[in-house]
Amino acid sequence: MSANAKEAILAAARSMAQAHGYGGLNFRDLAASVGIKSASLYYHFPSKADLGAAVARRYWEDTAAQLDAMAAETPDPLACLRRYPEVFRKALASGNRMCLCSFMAAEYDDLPEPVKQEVRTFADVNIAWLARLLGAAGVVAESEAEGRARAIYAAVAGAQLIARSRADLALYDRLMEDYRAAGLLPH
Amino acid sequence: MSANAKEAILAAARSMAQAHGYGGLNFRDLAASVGIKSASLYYHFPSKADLGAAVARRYWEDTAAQLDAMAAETPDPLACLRRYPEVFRKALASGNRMCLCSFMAAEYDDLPEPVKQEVRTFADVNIAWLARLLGAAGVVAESEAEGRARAIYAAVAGAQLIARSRADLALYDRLMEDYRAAGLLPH
DNA sequence: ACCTGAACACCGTTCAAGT
DNA sequence: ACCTGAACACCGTTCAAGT
Repeated sequence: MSANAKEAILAAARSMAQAHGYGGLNFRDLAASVGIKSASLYYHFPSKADLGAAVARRYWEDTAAQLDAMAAETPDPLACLRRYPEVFRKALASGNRMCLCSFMAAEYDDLPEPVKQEVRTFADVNIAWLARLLGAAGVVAESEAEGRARAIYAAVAGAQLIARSRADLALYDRLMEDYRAAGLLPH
Repeated sequence: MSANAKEAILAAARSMAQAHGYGGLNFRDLAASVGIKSASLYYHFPSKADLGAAVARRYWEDTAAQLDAMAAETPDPLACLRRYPEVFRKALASGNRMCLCSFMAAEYDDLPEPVKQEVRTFADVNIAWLARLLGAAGVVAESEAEGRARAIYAAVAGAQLIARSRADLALYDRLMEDYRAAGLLPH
């Protein structure tokens, strides 16, 4: 238990933060969900800022691994690009949660600096992956891959946000169709 | 002051909520910013939920008025559509704030029901306005106006969110360019 | 190493009272 | 009509101390 207590805290904190944000993440509920007292959390993480940074870092690491796995599983870059919305869809399908870093982007002003940094890295990871595949698929000119990658990332994050505010997973799917129809996402 | 105390509270609450969200809006700071004590706020608003709903309602009302003014000022529907990003740009330009209802969309799970309703109405107002102009401009087929309007609204909200997480107004402008290049926003 | 009780500060809220 | 100090119950955080 002691070995994976830290892991259990990270997993529970991630799930709570995806639903309530950094500000809404509370130590008493978090501690209860892993079976310890809130004061005990400070043994594993010196502060909420440290916990938040650790959660956000683990989040983009997991996402990067997930994206790489997808690329390995679907070698055709165009087919793989079409699967990108799956990543953001999963959070909505799991209790109307959202991307941790989208939530934190909203809370940006109130985030400790180390947390801000991890949030930025999450965006970098997504955009770099998209740009690489867009280039490989030849969907856009090499010089436009970065811009298109940025656009896709922002638009998908926005779609998740809007769908969450209706608690409507089908709306997310419709938005992805709308993006395809408009030419933003590849067919 | 007593005559417009309620208005002053609404304005201050809106500004604070655009920076910190509904959860981050606190009665003591809010009261201090309008020069009264937190207990006095309850004379004007029976609860935080009521204040939140009033702020969100006023917010979409103001946005609707702003969009209508823009349509009157720029009668050509295509030219007017091109100006839509201005609305979301303004919040970023004003202290890296964001759309109140985008922030509240993230906080959706923790919102009182009356506040949720106003958040939904904000999206409806934006999408209806966009769909009307898209139809008038003939940018897309009548049958696709609603879908395209949804897509533009979600994408612009997403762009604001991402730009906020970099405190980078130029990134917002670049994203609008990216959307235009991809065909989502009209040239 | 790992955890806890108790104290502290801050939250939304209420209320009796002041002008 | 409009505002206030004081108090309430609650909760995140800190600290000294327990095993």
